[in-house]
Amino acid sequence: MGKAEQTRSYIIEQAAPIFNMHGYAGTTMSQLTRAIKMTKGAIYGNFKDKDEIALAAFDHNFAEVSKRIREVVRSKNNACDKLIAFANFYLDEFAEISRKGGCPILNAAIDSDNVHQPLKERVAHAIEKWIGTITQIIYEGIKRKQIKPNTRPEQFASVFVSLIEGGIMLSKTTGNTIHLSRNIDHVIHLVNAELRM
Amino acid sequence: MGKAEQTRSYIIEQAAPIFNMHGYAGTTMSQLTRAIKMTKGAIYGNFKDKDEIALAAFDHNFAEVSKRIREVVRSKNNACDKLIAFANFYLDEFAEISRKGGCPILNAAIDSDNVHQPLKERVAHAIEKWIGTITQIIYEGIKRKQIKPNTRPEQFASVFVSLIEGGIMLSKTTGNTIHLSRNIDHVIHLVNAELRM
DNA sequence: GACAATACATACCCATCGGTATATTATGGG
DNA sequence: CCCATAATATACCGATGGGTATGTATTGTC
Repeated sequence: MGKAEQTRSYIIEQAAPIFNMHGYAGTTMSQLTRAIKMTKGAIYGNFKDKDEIALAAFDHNFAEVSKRIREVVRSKNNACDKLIAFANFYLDEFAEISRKGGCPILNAAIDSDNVHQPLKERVAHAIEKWIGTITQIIYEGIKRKQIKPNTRPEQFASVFVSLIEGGIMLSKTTGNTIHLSRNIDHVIHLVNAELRM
Repeated sequence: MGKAEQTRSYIIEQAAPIFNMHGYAGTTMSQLTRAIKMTKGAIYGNFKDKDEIALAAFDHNFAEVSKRIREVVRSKNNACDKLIAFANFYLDEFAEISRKGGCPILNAAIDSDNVHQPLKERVAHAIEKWIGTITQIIYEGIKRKQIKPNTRPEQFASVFVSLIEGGIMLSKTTGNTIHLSRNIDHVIHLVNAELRM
């Protein structure tokens, strides 16, 4: 990795939580230079414009959480346990996720809506990938006789993602973890009562 | 209602969807003057600053949706039917809500987080009121023997709200109503299978 | 270790930001 | 119908927005 690429990565890393916390419009180049501890020259030498940084920041945020989730999911063998581990990840990491400004997908989804089409498209992509992961786990589970064959994977996936994102929103805004906690409880209940064979 | 109050209401009405679509930081006074078709003089004659308009706009958005939901809920007698009508309202009105920039609570929650404490507090209040409404309906239902007494109202309320808000987020971002539709299906299933006596 | 080439810093651009002081126009009570 | 007052418009403010032209430092290469 050359010097420029190194700097580019560094800038993205530092910019990512700023964008996640303040949103696209709410993030200024001055905030970025402060966080990055470099001047505009350095930033604009590595990025075309604010848009390019914002998109790269989202990709970074999404890639990071994706990677960690993949690890959690891989650590379990049974499909039901994978789903439960996935859900519990968000509960366990809630404090840490909050510290970085909340779930990047949720934030970018709301932030980009009606405002920033390219970012919105990336978020849509990320959501579809996430939904895809959940359905994939369920299809695998059905094939391996771990999950009841009458389960509707896509149906469950929408509910699963919504409970996590909705729970984060409620808990982050009210300052009370209980909402997310209740939702994860419900997800686990669903997995054990309706999916597990 | 005097002339000033009339204008104040008019400004709030016109500003509300703008703030809901573009967020606090993303909304400029120029956008507002264009939408309102009045000059800054008129706006600053009626409001102290941008903050005051934003807060009033959120209150307006929340009051409007609250009013419509109250009507829908009151139209049913059975507690379970109230919950189902409540959920279906969001599905039926999804297109209209989208047109106005999405759910004000969800938008303001994400928008205000890490950025605008006063607005965040109002959103927290709105959420607690919403959760309170749901739990109230369930407690009433239990008392009237319409809902199973072992139901946990607060637990259900968090799940209920999350499924609606999460569904709106997913459907609005991906441009596919199916996510919200699946979530509402799940809510109805829960009501009929786990709550209804 | 000289020297292109790359990487970063400085200084500045205009547009627009939220906000205000003042001028103008409506409005309604006497 | 006048006139004080309230309501809106106009013209402007300093600060900051994103972005750039150009200067300086740092880097790898021979």
